[in-house]
Amino acid sequence: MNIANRKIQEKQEMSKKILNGARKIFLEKGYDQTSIRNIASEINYSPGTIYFYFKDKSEIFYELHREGFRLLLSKMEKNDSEQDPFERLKKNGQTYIEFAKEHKDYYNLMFIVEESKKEDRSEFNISKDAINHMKHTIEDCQKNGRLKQFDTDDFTFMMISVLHGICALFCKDRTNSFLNKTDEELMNSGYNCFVSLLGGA
Amino acid sequence: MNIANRKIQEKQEMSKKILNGARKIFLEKGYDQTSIRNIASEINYSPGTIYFYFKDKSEIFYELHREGFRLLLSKMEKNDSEQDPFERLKKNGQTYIEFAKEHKDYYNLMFIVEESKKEDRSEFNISKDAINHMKHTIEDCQKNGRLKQFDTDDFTFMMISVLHGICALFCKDRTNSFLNKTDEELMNSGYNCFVSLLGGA
DNA sequence: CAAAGATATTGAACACTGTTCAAAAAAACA
DNA sequence: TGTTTTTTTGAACAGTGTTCAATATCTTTG
Repeated sequence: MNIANRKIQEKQEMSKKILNGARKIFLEKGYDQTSIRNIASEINYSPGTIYFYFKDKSEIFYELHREGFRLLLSKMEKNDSEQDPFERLKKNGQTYIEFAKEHKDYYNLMFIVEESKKEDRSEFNISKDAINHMKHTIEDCQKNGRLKQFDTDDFTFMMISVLHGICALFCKDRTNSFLNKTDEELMNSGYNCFVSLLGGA
Repeated sequence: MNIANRKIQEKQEMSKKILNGARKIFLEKGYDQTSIRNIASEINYSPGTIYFYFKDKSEIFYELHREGFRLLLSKMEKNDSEQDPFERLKKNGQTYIEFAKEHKDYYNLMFIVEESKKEDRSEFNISKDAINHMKHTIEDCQKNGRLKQFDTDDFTFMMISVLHGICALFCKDRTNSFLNKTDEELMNSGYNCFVSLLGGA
């Protein structure tokens, strides 16, 4: 059935069209300020049409949420070529921070929703992929004789906390108390501070 | 003018009444799910009355936001009696994490809004008070010969990032990837992990 | 005490929101 | 061609924050 195939494709294209319109508004205005009517008029369709392709507003949002994590993961995977696991770990941290700087809007979308609300959405394990990528790098470090005094999960959680903390404070503009430096400098030197703590470990 | 004084007091009491109703709903349901009409009916007044005491919804929210930071700061100040600055720093971190565990709802309220939106609201420097309290403890450590290799601001930012990262991941239920431990354990052992990194510094 | 003034409270109204759904339009099939 | 399926529409519903004329309640004045 050729027509059936085309129909499937058309449906995917329409979904993409909606997602493109939604991405523009979500990233520009954030979750609350994005309305179905805004998205619909952005792509010149009526509001009702959106609901033919997506269950509700949050389903559109979750798609973009996944997109953000995929983008982050793909950036981190570019560091896989680095042979030394400890160097790779450091680079992964840097990449994480660079992602948040480049995609502040995505980052805010990625962390405004509680994970609990997604238990039913298996797709949401995408965030776990990023965490596991980090965890494996840390395991490699430990195989290589570094960070051996730490429990892998504990250290992974702590490392991700540092990175998320740095990025979350930046993305929510909570850096006002540190006026001597630009956000850029603060994030970098803050992370370097952490890295130098790892120096001997 | 006795009556004028009473009027002022009555106005304050009404404000508190509104805040009490608002607190209940905000902490229970979060920002979005809290409506002016909900707050009004909680205290048996009409919606319009709220606007006689508060400019808008966000002004009520900001008051509760401040409340959260005051509560956090007061908890940290209880550690001031600790003489050894490094011990004090460690305790402050623990206190921060305990606050988030005890007041998950407050913590979520305290960090959902971008700081930039509050430039006009001088009251919002309350969050800076908590940061400065941390910074002073770190300065004391440095006077005492510890952490001397670090720039004070950099280290403060990094330390707060760790704490905020741990708490933010917990409060948004992003701990699913670490199933071996309860949230409680994960936060504690994650923080201990960081503290042991500080061991030699 | 009664009238005038200030202060506080109300609830209807406005423009918006997410979502549903009968009706209309378009496309596919026979 | 007509019939059936798929897609699109926009009105409708119940909710939102906010405003504001009208009302009610207090306070001061004559």
